[in-house]
Amino acid sequence: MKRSYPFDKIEPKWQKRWAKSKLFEADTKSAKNKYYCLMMFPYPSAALHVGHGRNYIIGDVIARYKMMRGLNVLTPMGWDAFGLPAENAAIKNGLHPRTSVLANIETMKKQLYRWGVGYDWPREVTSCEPDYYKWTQWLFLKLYEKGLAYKKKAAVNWCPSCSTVLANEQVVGGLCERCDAQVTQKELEQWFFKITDYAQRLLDDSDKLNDWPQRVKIMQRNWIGRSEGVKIDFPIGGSDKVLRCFTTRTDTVCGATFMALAPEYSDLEDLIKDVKDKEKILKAAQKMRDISSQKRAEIDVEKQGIFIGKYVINPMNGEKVPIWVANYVLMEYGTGAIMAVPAHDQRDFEFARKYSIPIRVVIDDPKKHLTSDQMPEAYTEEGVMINSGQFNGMPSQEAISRIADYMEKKRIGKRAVHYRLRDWLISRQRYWGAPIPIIYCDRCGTVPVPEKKLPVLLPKDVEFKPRGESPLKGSKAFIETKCPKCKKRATREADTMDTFVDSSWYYLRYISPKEKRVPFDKKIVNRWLPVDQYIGGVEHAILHLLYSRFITKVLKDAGWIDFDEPFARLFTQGMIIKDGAKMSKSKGNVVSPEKLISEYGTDTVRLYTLFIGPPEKDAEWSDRGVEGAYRFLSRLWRLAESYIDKKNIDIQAGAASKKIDAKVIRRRIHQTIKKVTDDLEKGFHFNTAISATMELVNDLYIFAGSADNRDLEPDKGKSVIKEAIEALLLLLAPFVPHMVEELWERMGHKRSIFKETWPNYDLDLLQADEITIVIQINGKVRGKVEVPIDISDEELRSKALEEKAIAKWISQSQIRKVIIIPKRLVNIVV
RNA sequence: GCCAGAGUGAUGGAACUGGCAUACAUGACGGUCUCAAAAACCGUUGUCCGCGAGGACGUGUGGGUUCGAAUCCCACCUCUGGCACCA
Repeated sequence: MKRSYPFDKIEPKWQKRWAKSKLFEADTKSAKNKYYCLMMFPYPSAALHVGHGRNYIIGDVIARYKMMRGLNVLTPMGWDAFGLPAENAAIKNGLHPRTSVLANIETMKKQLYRWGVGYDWPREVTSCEPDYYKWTQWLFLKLYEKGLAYKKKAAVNWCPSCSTVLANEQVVGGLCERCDAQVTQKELEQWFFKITDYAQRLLDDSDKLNDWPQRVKIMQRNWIGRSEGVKIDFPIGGSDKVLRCFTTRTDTVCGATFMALAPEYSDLEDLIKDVKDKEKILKAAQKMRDISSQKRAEIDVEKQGIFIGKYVINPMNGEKVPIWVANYVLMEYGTGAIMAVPAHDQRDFEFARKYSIPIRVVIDDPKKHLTSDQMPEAYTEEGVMINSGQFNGMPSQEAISRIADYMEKKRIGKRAVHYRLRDWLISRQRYWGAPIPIIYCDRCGTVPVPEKKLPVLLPKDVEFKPRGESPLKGSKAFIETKCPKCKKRATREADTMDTFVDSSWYYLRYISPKEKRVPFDKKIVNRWLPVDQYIGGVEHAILHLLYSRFITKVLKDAGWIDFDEPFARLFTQGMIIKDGAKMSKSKGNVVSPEKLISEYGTDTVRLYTLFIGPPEKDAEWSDRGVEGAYRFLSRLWRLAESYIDKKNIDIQAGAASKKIDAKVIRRRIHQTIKKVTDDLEKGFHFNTAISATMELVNDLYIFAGSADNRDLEPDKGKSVIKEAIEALLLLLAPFVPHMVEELWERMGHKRSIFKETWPNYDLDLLQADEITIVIQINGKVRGKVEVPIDISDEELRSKALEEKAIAKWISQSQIRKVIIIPKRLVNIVV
């Protein structure tokens, strides 16, 4: 393809200049007009493709735009460098993870530079370097001090392929988030962060995040999964023990015809110690556990259970209710025991039908009386209470709280709230992560590493291939240490931390990345945070964003920061799709930016990426579209060049079939400024902003070809051409910064266009003297009429009725009504 | 199953608060320039009927509200994402 403008010379020139002039280096001493623009820091796993580029380009557009609006912009960048992908890649290539990570960082940095995206590089942070992970370990110690980091033995998610445990959030549909292997359960002693203590606050504060996408907030709320209900104690017959259950459906309590325990129920053995069939029951429960752990992810697993020979008394009606073990009851939620109401819960219904347990209706369908033996399925809607003693006749919705009141009064039960959210499992049996700063001493027990002794360095010479055990156990020099308390021999914790711990606080480190004594400068952090604009992929809607919110709240409570939400505004961009699939190396549909950049230039690739569609939506990449972007930039270049050389627009333009004069151009300039500004202020509507500038360029081409293409009075400084070109350059500056800088300089300006202020529009110039009014008959467009802007409704009405095209429609019928919408249309109803 | 979001030309997409549906771009077709091609520039391009003027239809489907609906309401279909035996 023939090059029509020298982007290959221009782009490196300006990239060098921006670096030299430190355009993107913020001064954080003053937080006046601060604007913290943050992109989720990337994983340095491989070279970036155009899909990744979208994220950085969007961020760069915002940063440059805000700069031109006179804000003090901070845009740092760093690397989320610990973690499995780096380690797995390293194992495959036989390289140490650090070597491969640092090499990837170099490649990616070069790519970012070539894209012309600007960052405050002196603030760069790399999470796998000791000067960073020292503070990740510090963060662990703070949580430990507050009792928010604890160790417990529990059934945890185990990925056999990665040979490590996973957090609940990292198990997707029963599969490992990273490698798609089937996750199994394993009993292990592991470190957890007590995120459940913050469940309510995380939920409540999500309401305050007005500038977050609704769907991200909804996803977080669902994940936290709050439900309100009542804890009920059912006395166990023939003992002084009770069986505690949690239910949200207190209205159905009189319909409980059996109780169900999870197969893992901890007190099961104790409960049935005097039962004859004890062994048989325990065996059956064990069998259910084995099957359920693997099949739990599958839908419609056959209900299974066994009666344990014991009964409880329903405190509401004194009835004797049998206790069963059932495979569908979860140990992790509620108390691991439920009251089962087959008439009004589909799972209980299926179970009761299978084992011929009675079904009793306690909520009747107001539309059709229910009979338990004729029900095809459970009735889960609202209705009228029956078979419930004093509550009969009450709407079930009302009974929920009335029965709860009654239970609290009679001390049968107590209101309680449960969450789906589990504590955050942070131990990993892998090499490439920050070591957990804990020492085990035979005499002193679990001892945290003193802050002064941080960082606990990750040893370099370790066989890091996973074997199901922490690789650090293989390093004697690391494991064997002295107890900080008694100074006797002790051993170190060999697990490393989940990388989501690293990324849960990095936005704070950017503020003072070189700080040696503290993780961040409190004063400056409090002035610069929360982040004004956070940009990243929606795949982090739960994991990273929830963890970061949690850590922020912990640090606030510990007095380290003054704010309790880290990110004021969040933008989640869509993916770039190629051939119907997400770009990935394994699918072989990756579009590499390098080739496109050498062929068309960075500005073209940027412009196309932004023009492809609304940035929050997924978009299909098309190489053809790139050419369109290039064509537009070439048109703009020729336009500006002709003005610079000849002080006119002397370009190849067609015959004057359409006419535009200087006055109209003037109006279009100001309309374009308004449109682009509104698009950027209201949201990230880059695609429509760009199309507005395209329209202005098209108009200038028409103007050039018009018979009356005289400029205003250039000699008196009233050149409309100059005004148009300069407005276009300013408006396009955030999108195509290199070309625009070059033309701005050639137009005779001395300083960078990013030091200029964003253009303002003149309200008086926006409106034309004459406007087109649409004339409708019965809501269908039948004609148009040109009228002065300030025409009265009366005049407009008669003008519309006189219109030739309209006459034939109204001559035969009677006019019933004329609706006039000023400045828009006239609708004649006949 | 539950909770979100989306469905508009051949394609990506536009349409502010209900007021000219399809801006902008891509593709296609025709033309100018050229020995030729590329580039550039100009024109046409929702579907159907009609030589034409013009008309009918048209924003997933069916209904409704309204002078007027892509936009609001009801029902349904399809796709995408999240959650899923959560008591």
